[in-house]
Amino acid sequence: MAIFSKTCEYAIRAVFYIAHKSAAGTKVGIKDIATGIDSPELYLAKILQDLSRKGLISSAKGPNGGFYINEASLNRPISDIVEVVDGNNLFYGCALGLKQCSEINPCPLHEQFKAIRSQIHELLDNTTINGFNEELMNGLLSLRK
Amino acid sequence: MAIFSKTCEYAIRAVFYIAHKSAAGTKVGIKDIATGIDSPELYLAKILQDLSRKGLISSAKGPNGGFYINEASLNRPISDIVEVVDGNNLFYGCALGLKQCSEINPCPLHEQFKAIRSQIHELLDNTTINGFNEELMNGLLSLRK
DNA sequence: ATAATAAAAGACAAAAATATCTTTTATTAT
DNA sequence: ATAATAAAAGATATTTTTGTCTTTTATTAT
Ligand code: FES
Ligand code: FES
Repeated sequence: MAIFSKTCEYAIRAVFYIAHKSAAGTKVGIKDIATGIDSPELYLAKILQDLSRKGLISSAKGPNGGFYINEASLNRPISDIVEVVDGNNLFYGCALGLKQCSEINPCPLHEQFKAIRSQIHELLDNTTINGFNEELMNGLLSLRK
Repeated sequence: MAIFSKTCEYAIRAVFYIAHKSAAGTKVGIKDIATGIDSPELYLAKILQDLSRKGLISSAKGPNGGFYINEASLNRPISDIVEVVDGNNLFYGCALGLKQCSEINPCPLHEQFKAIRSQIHELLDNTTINGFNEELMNGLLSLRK
């Protein structure tokens, strides 16, 4: 098991990819993104449609069209992406799958896990969509392979 | 998305359940366990068969049979369960699904995520199967609902 | 020996996640 | 207006995960 669903992994990688292109002022097509993050093109298209409907990214049809992210959204945290795609179970759910994580009816892992869980939340809250543009342009960070 | 697969959640809860019964010296039947942890009985049976084959738990057929855990296994960490059921991706895999998590080809979340990942590993390594027997017997901890 | 018990094993089913294919709609350039 | 482009939408397919049903095997008590 990974920490995110495959869908969410693609979503985050794609958003990072679009972000560093958007920062440079260019829209980017689905084909380019799919290649750039090494994902199945048509599946990714579905994911981006969803993110677009939810307002996380923007898109334009027709020639010179493509996906982009506006200034405001560039500064949003990637926890927003995770929440939209995978829901908030990772942030608030019980590690052992109890219907409700609570202090009054805790599972054995509760005390320890809630600390970790909140660190994950914090990490994703403090990581912005455009936080890695330079490193991505320099090729210091990877979104594929 | 949860941090463990449903299968793994059931597995850990079941093993905790068996453990605190085993500590009291009694074997426990699949029906009892399924009720005790609120899981689908026949699915859980499959999971326990697997854990049994892998040597994490023991079982006896026939009247007075059931599942139990021997002294040695009672002291094993639950990371062993996770590894058997969900593999080690949670401990070593890339957060964004890159084929290989590495320092030379890191994804944007690498630096921050590896710290969290190792804390998860540590938590599961330091949590033993029999570590909650008393609290479970006292009803201070829950494995269901 | 026989019947009862309980897990093991094998086959099957349903649901969810992942992936692909086809048609439609909007936009742009000619 | 027309043709080309590119995303949106809808339908379908595949794979994986989760869950169930049936038969078999081992053990125990009578
Ligand atoms: S009850 Fe399980 S993590 Fe809180
Ligand atoms: S490369 Fe992504 S977590 Fe290490």
